[in-house]
Formats: sequence, structure tokens, C-alpha cells
Amino acid sequence: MADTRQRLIAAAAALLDQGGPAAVTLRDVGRAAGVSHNAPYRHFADKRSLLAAVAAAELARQGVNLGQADGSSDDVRAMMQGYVRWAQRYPERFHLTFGRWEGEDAGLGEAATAARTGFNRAVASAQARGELPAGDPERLASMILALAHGAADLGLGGHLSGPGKGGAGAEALVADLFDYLRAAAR
Amino acid sequence: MADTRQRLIAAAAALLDQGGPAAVTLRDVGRAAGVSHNAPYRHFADKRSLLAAVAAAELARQGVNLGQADGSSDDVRAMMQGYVRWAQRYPERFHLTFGRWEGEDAGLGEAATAARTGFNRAVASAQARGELPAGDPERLASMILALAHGAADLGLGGHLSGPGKGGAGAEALVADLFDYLRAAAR
DNA sequence: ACCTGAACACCGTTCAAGT
DNA sequence: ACCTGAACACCGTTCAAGT
Repeated sequence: MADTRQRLIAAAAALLDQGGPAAVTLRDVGRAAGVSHNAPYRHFADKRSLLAAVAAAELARQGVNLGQADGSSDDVRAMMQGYVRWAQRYPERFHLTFGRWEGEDAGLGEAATAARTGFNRAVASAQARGELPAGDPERLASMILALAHGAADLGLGGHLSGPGKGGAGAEALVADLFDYLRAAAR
Repeated sequence: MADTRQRLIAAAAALLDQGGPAAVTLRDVGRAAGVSHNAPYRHFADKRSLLAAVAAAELARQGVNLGQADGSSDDVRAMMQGYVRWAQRYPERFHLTFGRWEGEDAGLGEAATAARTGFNRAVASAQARGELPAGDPERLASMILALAHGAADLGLGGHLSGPGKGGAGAEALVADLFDYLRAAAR
């Protein structure tokens, strides 16, 4: 049944969370899904393809968060802080999802553009309200996303002096950016 | 001789550039350095420790770039665009260097803080000139670095609509941020 | 102090069968 | 159409020796 495929993806995601991509062995995935160690090859071309399915599922789940907002700059900022919290809670999924994906893996590209569309619309809406600087909405959205992404990634790597050391955490850096953008919009 | 250690690091860096961390097999590293496949264990505790040495060397090399500037906002921006170009040219070293490093690996932490110090000073100097918004220099430096880092990482993953698709590349996003910051400083 | 060859456990992948 | 057990090549790491 196609149920096996879903169980394989769920098992892979759980192993990924626990120990990163190296811990996602096809033997453990099979064991957790109740099948043999090479049953995954009946559903996925290889290990990389299985991980791509995990990333696509995660991206679809995350895309929902980016689509629900009225479009004030507070909404846009809340989306980005939600993005940062997601990265902090599921660091391995975060790295996997935004890693390098050559070719078209399991509709990963479509899921990514779908997730971005809602966010771009929210940014455009905040611009129309005069709460964010004018200009190409997609370009401004890219810049905002880049900051949230970079802050989350540096934070996970311990490369931000950090909230513990008296420095600014990733969420605070996102808040700072929006303060600057609102100031520049005036 | 201690020369072997340097050859091992150089060989590991070359293999990393070609095929990522998975391509850095101790057998190939040894072969390229002219020693047996487990000679590396006389110089490094394990594979992870060897990669940490590669990251530390790269960080030291990159730190030089961040230390040479008069401190205008143009200098700070040029540093960040240099950072982005470095990531684009050596994507594997970029990901390795800013990945997760548990514990104190081969003085990696010291190299990182040294690299940051020069950059923080340049930011503070640009603030003193009134070219960047006032406030805690280290916090502003973190925000700027987060944007450059995120833009580079998203660009490498193909998650920026990109210069090819008509969208903004990582370097352009860095330029945009500085435009906003200069506007907010007035 | 530094290096080597053999060996071990583990992993991704393939193959010949099975239902 | 989906699954299994055996097998292969490869890799990180350890060990007993060698100089």
C-alpha cells in the first residue's frame, strides 16, 4: 500500500531530527517503518530522494505559515520570527530544506515557490500601507528572508554572540531590521 | 615531520571543494598526501577533527579580509560583498566553516572571534561617521553579517529567484540593506 | 614520535527471488 | 506491484606491529 511511503518519510524525519542526515540510514528507516532495509528502494530512487521527500513535506508545512496574514509590517515580522523559531526547533529539517537540491526532486521546487508567493504578497501589502519602503516587493521580500535565514543559521552554528553572552539572538536581529525598514519608509 | 599535517589539511580542503564532506575520505586524503589511509589518526583525533582544522584555516584566511578597512560604510559594504563572493567561490568551505561545531575544535572559536573583532570595529567607525544608524555596534554588525550570510546561503541553494531569473542576487541584497541603513541613519 | 597493513562494524546499493 | 535476504564495494576507526 501507499501507506508504506508515508511511514518511510515519517521515520526518516524522526531519525533526521535525532542525529542529522548521517543518522538516516536506510536500515533504521526500514526498521522503524516495519519493512526490510531495502524496501525504501521500491518507493524512492535512493537515499537522497527520500530526504528530498522529507524536505518537500516540511516546506509544504512551513508554507502554510507564510500565507496567513493581513499584510501589516507586524504580520510580516511575525512570519519571519516564526521562521526563525521553526529553524531553532527543527535545525536539521531547516538545513535539509534549504540545502542544495540539484535537479527537480519530488516537486521540491514547486513547494518552494508556493511558500514564497504568500510571503511576497504580505510584503507588498505592507508596502502599500507605507509601513515598508517602496520598491520591487519580491526583492524586498528576498532581503527580509535572507536576514531571517542568516540570523537563524548563524545562531544555530553558535556564530552569534547570542542571547546568553549578552548579544542579540536571531529573533532580536529580525526585530532590528524591521525597525530600520520602518524608519527608512518614512 | 609536521609537514604531513599541513599536507593532510590541504588535501582535505581540495577534496572538500570537489565533492563536499562526503568526498573527504581518509583513504583519499592519505593517498593525496602520500601516506597510508590511517596516518591522519597520528595528527587528528578523527575525521571531524581534520575538517575542523580545514575550517579553522579558512576562517583565519577570511578574517584578514574583515580587518582591512578605514571604516566608511562603503568599506563595510565591500567587506560583506567580499564575504558573499567567498561563499560563492568556495561553497563547501563556507558551509563547513559556519556549520555546527560542538566543543572547542582546534581553536576554531578563537579564529572566529578574531575575525569578528575587526569587522565590529569597522561598523563602529561607520557609525561614528553618521553613515550607519547609531546603537550597539556589535548588534548592528551581527545584523549585517546575518543578511550577507543568509543571502549567500539562499543563493547557493538556489532559493533566491536569482540574477538569472530577473531577481536580485546575494550581492544586490547586501547593497539594498546598506541603502536602507544609510536612509535610516539620516 | 610517526607510520603501516590487516581487520571490524557499518552503510548505500544491487540482484535474484519470492508473493 | 511490492517486498526480502544475500552479496558487493566502500568507509571510519581500531589494533598489533614496525622504524
